[in-house]
Amino acid sequence: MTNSVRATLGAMPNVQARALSKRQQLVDSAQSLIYEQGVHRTTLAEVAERADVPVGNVYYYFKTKDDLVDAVLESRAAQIHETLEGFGKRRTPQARLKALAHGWVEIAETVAQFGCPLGTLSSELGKHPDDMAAPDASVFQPIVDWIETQLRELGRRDARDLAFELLARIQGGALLGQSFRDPDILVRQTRITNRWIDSLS
Amino acid sequence: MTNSVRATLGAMPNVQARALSKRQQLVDSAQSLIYEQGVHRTTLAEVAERADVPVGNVYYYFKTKDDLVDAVLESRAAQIHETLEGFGKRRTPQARLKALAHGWVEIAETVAQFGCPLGTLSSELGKHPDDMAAPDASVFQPIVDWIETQLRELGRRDARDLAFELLARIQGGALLGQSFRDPDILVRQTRITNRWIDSLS
DNA sequence: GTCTATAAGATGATAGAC
DNA sequence: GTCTATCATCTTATAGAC
Repeated sequence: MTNSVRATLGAMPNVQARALSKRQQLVDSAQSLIYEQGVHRTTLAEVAERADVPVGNVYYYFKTKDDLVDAVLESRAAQIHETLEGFGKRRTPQARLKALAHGWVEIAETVAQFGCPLGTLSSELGKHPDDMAAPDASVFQPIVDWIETQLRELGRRDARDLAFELLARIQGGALLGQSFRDPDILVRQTRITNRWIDSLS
Repeated sequence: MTNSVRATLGAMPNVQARALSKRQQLVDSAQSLIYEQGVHRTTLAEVAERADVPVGNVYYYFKTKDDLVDAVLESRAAQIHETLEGFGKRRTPQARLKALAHGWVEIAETVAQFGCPLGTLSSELGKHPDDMAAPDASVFQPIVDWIETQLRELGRRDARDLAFELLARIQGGALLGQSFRDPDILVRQTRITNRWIDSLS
């Protein structure tokens, strides 16, 4: 990492090497609060407080609350990209797909409390009129594409449908796990899903 | 049905035979608005307007907004009960399970816009602190139980896990259908699910 | 029972000092 | 760049007339 100026997504102040930039602090704070409470129940006052930033100062970094939510979405997209890239180390497509599914099992306890971080966000924003014209901006788009790639490598012609099937199993399991406040539901469904992955030629 | 006084859930004004009671109008209005916008983005002013009732009058029927949301949940529970009972006409367990799955396909277009009426409600309320101590109050509880009953009739020992698997497929398909704004995703996943139902001995 | 008026508080957003 | 003070609006909820 050099000290030279780097291109960053959107307007961003000079990055501090010592600590997270205040902008990033605000995005992180908003991301966790939105996950725990949802977008609309989360106020800018709460976001600012958790980020240790004065309320009015939020508007120096984000023109509106919507802009802050957009920044959270970008942050989630970056995390997804990193995570998927990390699975590349696995040797076989099956191992990579199981690693993906295991990601949710690792956070099963949290999922039982607040739901899937991606699923609940997508569900809430999906009702927003602003979101109505953004079909391929889904947080799941890169994940479905990545699953489809693995399945094609397995020689499956129906890779697209199977990709949706795999993600639907995970998301459905996460939703029911949250609804029943039982992490075991997600764990057991993932076990079933793993057997299903093995059954794919 | 007699004219005698009947026990009803909660305080309820005299039921008018000619038209829906104002209370019911408010519940219906709240239910549709909550489905379209979510609980927290829906204001009492909107609910009152759609129900053609003055804003302040809402508080005659419901002490707080939470009480109105509770009434919506009760209404949903009643709808679920009715719907499941309607499937009883089908001869075989498989036919009954397919009828259940078909229920979502019938509203696939709406699901692509606003998500599953039950799934999105559960997802949003699941983040609510008030809901934290209500594991078996899930809107999905009666549905899972009903599916389990059908599967037991098929002689399946693993009926509980399979019940969650079936509902997870549907809910996952609905969530992805909404996320991608594509009803076809839910339709295709249901097709796969129907074959899966047939494969159950 | 039904409605109007309004209180009380929260929230997104702005102006301007430092 | 950072912070304080504050506005304007929205939203839940109440009081009280009819």
